[in-house]
Amino acid sequence: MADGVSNELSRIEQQVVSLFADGVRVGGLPRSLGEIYGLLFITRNPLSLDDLVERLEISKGSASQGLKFLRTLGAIQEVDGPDARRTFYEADIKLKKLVGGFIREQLRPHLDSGKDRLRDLEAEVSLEPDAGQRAFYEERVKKLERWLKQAKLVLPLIQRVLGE
Amino acid sequence: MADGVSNELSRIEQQVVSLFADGVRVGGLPRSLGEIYGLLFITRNPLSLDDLVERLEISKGSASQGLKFLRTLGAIQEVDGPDARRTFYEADIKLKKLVGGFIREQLRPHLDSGKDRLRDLEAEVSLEPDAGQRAFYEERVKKLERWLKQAKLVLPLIQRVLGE
DNA sequence: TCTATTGTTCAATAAAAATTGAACACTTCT
DNA sequence: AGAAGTGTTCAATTTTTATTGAACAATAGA
Repeated sequence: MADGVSNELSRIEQQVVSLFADGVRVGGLPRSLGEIYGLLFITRNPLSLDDLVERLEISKGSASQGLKFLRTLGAIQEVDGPDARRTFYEADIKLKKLVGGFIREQLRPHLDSGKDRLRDLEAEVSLEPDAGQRAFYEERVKKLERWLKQAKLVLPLIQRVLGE
Repeated sequence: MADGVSNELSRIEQQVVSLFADGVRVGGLPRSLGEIYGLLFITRNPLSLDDLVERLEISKGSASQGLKFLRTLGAIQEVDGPDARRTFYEADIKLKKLVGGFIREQLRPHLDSGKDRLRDLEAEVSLEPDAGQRAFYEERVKKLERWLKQAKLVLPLIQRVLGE
């Protein structure tokens, strides 16, 4: 199996890979991530980094970074494979896991930094000399704080609903 | 008021504009959209396209496209302003409206096209000759269908929770 | 009707993001 | 220790996406 002939994706694999590639883009994630997860999702046996490079025709760098991110999401798992030397992966197909990872790694950090920035904003607002203007600003800041609170309320709810 | 001197953003305005500019990026939306909405959000009186161009230092094209998108989301509203000739806008500050618009315009279309593509995939799977392999594919397709159903279930729930 | 002004569209350009691939570190085998 | 294999990092490059601005359509005023 050492020849370079490229072991192309079947039609089914292509469709699934492309489905996930498009899917991840709604969350602003790079296409290659979706491709990697998609191929793992539709492949019975675990795949190694080199398998992904060869079958998806992506670089080692992309595959490495993609796997790293999917690992931090908890969307894939290391498993034993035919070659003890390499690391093999399979998809974790629990939606809860995927969404949970996305919330934890992508959404929460934004909400947290948003909270800090709102604190700064509040300080700035208190410096506004015009009382009427200041009242307006205070109202808007309060609105933003309420939004943040609602967001933090809704996330656990989503996770609970996806608890299978 | 016909001079070109540029009516710079105050510190508060800057902070809010930048907060929204970063915020919209989690949904994969362009920065300028967030800037426009942010400035409308933190400004007491309605603003026209030219106000946005001047204060945010963006092109007429960007402002026009940004307003168009925000209008389709339902995130802003046309209101009467000082000059009867121009159109003025103010921010709609109901979170439900924003999230609802995002779901309707960005998420739903993806889910709908996903459903179509799953139908195609199912057809392809039925052609797989190897029975064991086919069973695996069928299982995965079923999993995807379940995901889609859960997504459709969760979206109205989110909207309900944000119903103030 | 002719001129002003407002706002849209879209091809060209600029900016941002993703991808590559070569250099490197680490591990394992001989 | 040396050679070969595996995976990571990151600067350079490619690709994608956002933005610009000039041409245009539409409306209103003179």
